[in-house]
Amino acid sequence: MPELPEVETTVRGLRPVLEGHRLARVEPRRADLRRAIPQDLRQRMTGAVVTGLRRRAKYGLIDTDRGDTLIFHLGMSGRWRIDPDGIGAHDHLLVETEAGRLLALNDPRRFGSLDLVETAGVDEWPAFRALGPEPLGPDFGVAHLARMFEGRVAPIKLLLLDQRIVAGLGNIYVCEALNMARIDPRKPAGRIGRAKLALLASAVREVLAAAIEAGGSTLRDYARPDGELGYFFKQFRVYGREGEACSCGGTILRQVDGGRSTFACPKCQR
DNA sequence: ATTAGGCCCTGCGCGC
DNA sequence: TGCGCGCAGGGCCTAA
Repeated sequence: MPELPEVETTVRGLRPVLEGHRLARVEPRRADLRRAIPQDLRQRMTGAVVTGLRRRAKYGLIDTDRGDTLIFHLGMSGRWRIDPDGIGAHDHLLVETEAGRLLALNDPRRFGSLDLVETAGVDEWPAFRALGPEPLGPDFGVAHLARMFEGRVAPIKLLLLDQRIVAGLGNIYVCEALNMARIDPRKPAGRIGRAKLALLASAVREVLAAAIEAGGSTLRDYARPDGELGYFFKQFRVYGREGEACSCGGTILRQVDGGRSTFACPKCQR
């Protein structure tokens, strides 16, 4: 379930296991995920000390004292298993610390990725250079949205999913934020007034912060080898709730936009 | 320059 | 019980 809050939760869960620890074993179990896994990953990571973990958009970053940064993306189905009870078919990377903790990057669909780049140049990494601002950072707000949406006729939902405009939103939280701000997902982005955009910017920050909070509260579950990630889904307003009642009393509809499900309330989202 | 659509891959839940 | 179908949190590529 990896959108921004899930990756943030993952990074926070990995931090106590990895930060400050030397890696005794780094072992890819296959040659590729979405794309090839760097062939020198094992050699460059084994013996290194992890100096820190961070997140950028939906990517997790693991910095080492050798000046390298391991960048992981969880795709649709990726997650890290902590001290797993055995190695499974979809555990594609094993990481073991000198302290004896074992991590397994598990990703059945293999839409995720692993890359190793020099820490000093990480901001210039091609996938990062094109990213828009962090939605929880200082550069995101109504002014940014207004600037990016000006003159655009594409549905606002599709633009919010564009990582070049805002980095880290996915299908769930876009649906949630649009419902909170009472905006029709199909409305042309450039025709949405500034007051609505202000509501939207606030909704984006609010829903992400709440989801991180919920994920943080379930780190114990996350850390179990068979654990699932986060339980914010219990708080979804519209996502996955087709036919149920919106908080306004309307009935939530599911429609398909750009090949992906959109959940929205036709009564209050206009 | 945008945007629509297809594709990558596996697993799960549903209806028959 | 078994099988086929649709669907899934993402991102990248092509073609119009």
